[in-house]
Amino acid sequence: MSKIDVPKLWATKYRLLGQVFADVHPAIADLGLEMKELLLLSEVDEHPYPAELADVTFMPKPSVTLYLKNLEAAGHVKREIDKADLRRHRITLTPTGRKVMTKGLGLLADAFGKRLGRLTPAQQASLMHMLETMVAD
Amino acid sequence: MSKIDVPKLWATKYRLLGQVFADVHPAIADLGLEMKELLLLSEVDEHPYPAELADVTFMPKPSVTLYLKNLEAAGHVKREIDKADLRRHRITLTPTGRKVMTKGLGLLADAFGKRLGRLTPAQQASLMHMLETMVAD
DNA sequence: TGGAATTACTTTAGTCCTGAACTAGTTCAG
DNA sequence: CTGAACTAGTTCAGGACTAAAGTAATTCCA
Repeated sequence: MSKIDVPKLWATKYRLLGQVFADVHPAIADLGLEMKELLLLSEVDEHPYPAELADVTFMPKPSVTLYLKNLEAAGHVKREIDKADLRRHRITLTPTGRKVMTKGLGLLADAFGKRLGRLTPAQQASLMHMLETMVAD
Repeated sequence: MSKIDVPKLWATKYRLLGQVFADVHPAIADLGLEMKELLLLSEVDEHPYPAELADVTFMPKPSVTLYLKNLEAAGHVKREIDKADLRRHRITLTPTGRKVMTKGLGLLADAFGKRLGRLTPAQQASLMHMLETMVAD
């Protein structure tokens, strides 16, 4: 059984991400969103604090500050002081923010799904499972 | 049969890439390389022209120009006029460039392999196959 | 209790990256 | 054989991004 070529696997993964990114970028831009802003929006429900968002998205905190500022100005998120810890800002999606996020994720799903659709449903499930195994921690 | 959550699959993929990146970045920096420079080095054998490199790595051409300039200054690549088409620059790895690339890819393989190792060899092969299916074209 | 250490987030300042315009060389139609 | 259209690669100005320093609130412990 042949040993797998790890750098090649890596490069393939990287490339796939790049392809989908290139496919979807213009449509996202039409929504008035940067890809990174969409990424943030999509994580706000689960991680409603800037520091957590920076952590989970691998962005530096200053970038999160900047993008949240834009998102807030665009009316996509609301920011309030956390009752439990007055240092923290609790971020929540506004209704329009949620709408835009849904639309954006839909576009992403279309672009990615186009490629994902080349796999059988069983393969898709298996892929998801493998990625979750690898990403854990 | 449950429909798969495409945005979540995407996010997981994105996250995995980010994790490995974060793991390996310091060691690559110790080699005196940027991640993107390593990416270029790894593609030079197969795509020895700047335009192709830009295409295959999804970098803008000016960035390729810049990184190649650095790599050349560091003695990792050599640049010469292509005999067949005098507009083109043919890029080749120098011996030290090849050594650095091998080392860098090894580091990447270690970091990625650490997570990949959580899968069985059969799963790894299957993952590679699925990614290749999706990335085709 | 109070000030040293820690945590959350922002500001600033400077680096890095890239879109747009450009130069060099090639191809090809007339 | 020439000039219009094309392709390869570079330059440069300006904007995007982030490292470092700063501010504000909290926690810890002597």
